[in-house]
Amino acid sequence: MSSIRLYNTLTRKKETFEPLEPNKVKMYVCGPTVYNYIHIGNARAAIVFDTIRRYLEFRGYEVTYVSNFTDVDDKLIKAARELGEDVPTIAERFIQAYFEDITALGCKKADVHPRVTENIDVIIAFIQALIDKGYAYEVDGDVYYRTRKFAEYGKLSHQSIDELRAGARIEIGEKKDDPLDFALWKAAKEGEICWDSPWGKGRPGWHIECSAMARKYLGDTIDIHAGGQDLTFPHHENEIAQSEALTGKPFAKYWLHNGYLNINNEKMSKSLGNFVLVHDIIQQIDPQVLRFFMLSVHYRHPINYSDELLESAKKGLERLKTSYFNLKHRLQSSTNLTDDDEQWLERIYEQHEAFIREMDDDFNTANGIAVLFELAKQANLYLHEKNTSERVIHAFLREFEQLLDVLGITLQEEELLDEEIEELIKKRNEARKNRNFALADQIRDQLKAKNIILEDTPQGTRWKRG
RNA sequence: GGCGGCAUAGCCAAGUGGUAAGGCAGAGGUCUGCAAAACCUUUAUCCCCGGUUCGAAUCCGGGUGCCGCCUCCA
Repeated sequence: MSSIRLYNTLTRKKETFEPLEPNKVKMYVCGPTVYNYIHIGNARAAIVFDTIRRYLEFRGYEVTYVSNFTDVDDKLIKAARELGEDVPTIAERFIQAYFEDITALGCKKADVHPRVTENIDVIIAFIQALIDKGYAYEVDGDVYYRTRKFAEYGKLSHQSIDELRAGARIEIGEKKDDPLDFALWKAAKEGEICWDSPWGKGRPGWHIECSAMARKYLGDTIDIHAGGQDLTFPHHENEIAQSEALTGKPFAKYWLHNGYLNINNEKMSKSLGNFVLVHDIIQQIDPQVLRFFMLSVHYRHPINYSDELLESAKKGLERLKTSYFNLKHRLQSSTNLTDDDEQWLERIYEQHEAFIREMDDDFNTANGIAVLFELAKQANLYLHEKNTSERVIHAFLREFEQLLDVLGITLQEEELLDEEIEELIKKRNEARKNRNFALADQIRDQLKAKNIILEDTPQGTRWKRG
């Protein structure tokens, strides 16, 4: 069996995937700060890493997938103030919305979705241990990480600490020893949500939560740590500094980062007013199409989002769906087996292998999708055959289902037609038999107005919803 | 200033040394009562210049143009 190769940001190389424990994968994906609905950039990360997880499972790994919620931080506090609600209320609302959105996008839930506010004790213990080891210091109720003490700081983003320092600056009100130091614990200001700690009332800084929760749920060293490219620095760099300073062990073996999503070739930003929220967009377009579109580009490359490109993706997905449902229709008129079954089964198996070959290469979903198109082509060719066997049709269907499931796409069964429509189809077929094409076409148009599209085949008339 | 990425047909996009996958769109054809779906055929020498090599979209050097990170951000 071949093995998976994946690009590791840490080494800047494609490496052969070897989990710490045979057949088990510990995977941590940085989750959202729940102060708003997620946007389609967040969606890309969710979809990409869900797909990687699905693929690992498909390849036989037992994956433990952890993804956190940042349910307390500056942005939440700001939102609470603006909305006149408290932080837990807002967080809870957007956590629920998050689940709704990613479920629509075909993402499975993580095995654990830890929240910062439920892990304050673990975080405080982590910080205290860093202070004890001399990697952190307290100033007026804040606690900072002493960056220069961690010799390997910068190894993930491949920057020397001096270069980083040159770009850094100290915000007003911060009391760091060094511009690169970052907050592990922030003292509470008047009226802010807070917890008791050895350093007074306050809340965790952003970076520490992932270190603490990844360790709690997955252990000192995990296999895969993932997130958006923009998290590489400083977030993931800081996580490494915290975790490795504490444990003295590598924090994560493989670091995966997905590329950006642009909208109409522009960066998505509040100031440009081109933020697209998943919650809104899935009212207008099929979330499966959005997912298919996201996977049509390699996950590390930038992707551009526009109505035209989405339309193109929609057509492509429809091609696969059509092929699949046409196979299903043909099932009724197939026999048990035919002479050339083996030959077709072999072709199907070739596509199965091709899919694995492509996906093994750094989760190349673009090529995986290309294999699905080839499968559809083979299926369509098969449907041109005079005689088809149930065995082959089932093999095609199963292959479609299996590979699409890896991509997180499910083909919904069409709802049945009502009696009135069935009657019309029968009536039309009578008319066709009598060569009354005027009536036949009229009925076809009539059904089309009801969004039912008829297609005549040698095996009878099939229908689909438009 | 430091680090990094990208530039492939009308559009999107794979491809990291052996003479350019796939999708969408277009053209022609087959099938069909017509249509639809599908199938077949057809559309590129890979930003520019130079180098390495028997051979490069793929490696090296230079140039041009876009973009990202270095500050909250998937």
